[in-house]
Amino acid sequence: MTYASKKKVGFLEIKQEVISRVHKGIWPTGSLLPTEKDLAQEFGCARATVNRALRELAEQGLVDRKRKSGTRVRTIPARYAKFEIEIVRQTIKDMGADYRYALVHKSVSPAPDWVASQLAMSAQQQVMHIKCMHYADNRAFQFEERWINIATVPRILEADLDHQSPNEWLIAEVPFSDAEITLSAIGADVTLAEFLDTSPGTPLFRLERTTWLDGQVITYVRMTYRPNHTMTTQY
Amino acid sequence: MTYASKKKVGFLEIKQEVISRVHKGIWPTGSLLPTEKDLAQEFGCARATVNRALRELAEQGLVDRKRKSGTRVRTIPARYAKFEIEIVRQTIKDMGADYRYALVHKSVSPAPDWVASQLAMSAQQQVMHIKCMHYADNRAFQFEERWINIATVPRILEADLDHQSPNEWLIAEVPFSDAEITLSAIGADVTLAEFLDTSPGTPLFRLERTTWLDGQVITYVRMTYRPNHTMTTQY
DNA sequence: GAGTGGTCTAGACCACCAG
DNA sequence: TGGTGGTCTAGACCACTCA
Repeated sequence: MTYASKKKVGFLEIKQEVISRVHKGIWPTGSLLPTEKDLAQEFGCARATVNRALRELAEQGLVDRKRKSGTRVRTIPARYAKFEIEIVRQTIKDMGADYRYALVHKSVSPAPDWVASQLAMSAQQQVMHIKCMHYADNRAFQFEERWINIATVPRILEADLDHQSPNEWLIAEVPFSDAEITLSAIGADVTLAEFLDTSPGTPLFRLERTTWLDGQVITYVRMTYRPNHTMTTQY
Repeated sequence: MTYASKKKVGFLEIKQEVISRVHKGIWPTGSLLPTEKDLAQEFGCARATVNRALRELAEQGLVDRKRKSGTRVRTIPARYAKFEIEIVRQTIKDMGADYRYALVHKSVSPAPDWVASQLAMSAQQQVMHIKCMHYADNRAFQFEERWINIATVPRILEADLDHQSPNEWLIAEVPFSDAEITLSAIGADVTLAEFLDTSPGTPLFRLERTTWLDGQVITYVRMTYRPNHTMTTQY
């Protein structure tokens, strides 16, 4: 049964068919696809329908599109892994465990040089420095150390961080436009070992994040997880 | 100047305006947005234009959309970090370093139980087991250990893996539909320490990936990076 | 200059689901 | 069962870029 004889052809069908033809080698990697107009004719649908299908395939990394040049099968399909940035409370609740938060340290002082550099602020501006713990069923889950640029978030000074984690306060109160995340493996130092109930040198998973609003850094945070923590995603 | 008086309002402008209103609290979290029809009237554009803007904001996690219920601002905006899955050769070249690949071990044998379980295949089916190294400027960069389900990729038996990394061969020859990635921090064992030119116990960043084609596992791979490796992304 | 994708329109019908 | 978003259409004009 040809496409032209079908009642209705949707963009999802077109996506599937394109993927299928690429997989089968009908449209080899690097080759040029027919124009939207031609495909619309073949599939018996409007060009907008083909456009949506191809646009989504381009976002997804299977093809490259350029005006005038046309649509080409990418030599190496771009592949992305999308990790959801969860609130640690949610992560723990999703595990079916009880969540507990504890503020360990809070101070306001001029930024040390390396923090000033990390926050892209001039040295000696005021920053709030926070250390806190997140527990799952009363066992250490994550140690969080954070610096907040007070100039950009002055209201943080009035936040009740004894009972609410800084992350949750910030999410509720401060929108952000950009963020950078870095993942790494580090060895526990004495402090981390103590908080995370392990021994110094133990390999730990760490997530660092810097967030900006309109070019201004809001906060830099380091979250270090208990031993054997993993991050998983499907794509 | 009101929107209705503008010459043309595009979906990007609408996206920006919606984001802005949510940030400003005009549409608080949890609140219901006007219907597409109403917004189209306010912005002086077609409903399809509003639809595209809201659809993309929903994908991006700012709002939830349901038929009949309407469009709602998410209480906690979903945030995702998108990491590009690179070919290690590309990663190294992007660093401006020379890339070198070396095959360390290759064998074909019945799958050990844990591998069979990982590959979701019946025990004792044949698998190819590969160990290889990737170097940047002749210094150890990544140790790769991989198991390939021969039943799903029989042609791997004829691949020249002495000169081409299994990943590059697979990418070129075998499409895949799904993948699962796990990130973790591990301590170097004696073998890893030797290959990655470090000492046992050193914290190392590890990426594991299983890929499927139509429900059949193709391969499971563990890539362990040299000390101090990081993965970074912006969003 | 001309061909391609990018976007928009005005209208239509459909699918889902809360009341 | 009515209101909402989901999708499609047929056409149009625009923007980019290759030759």
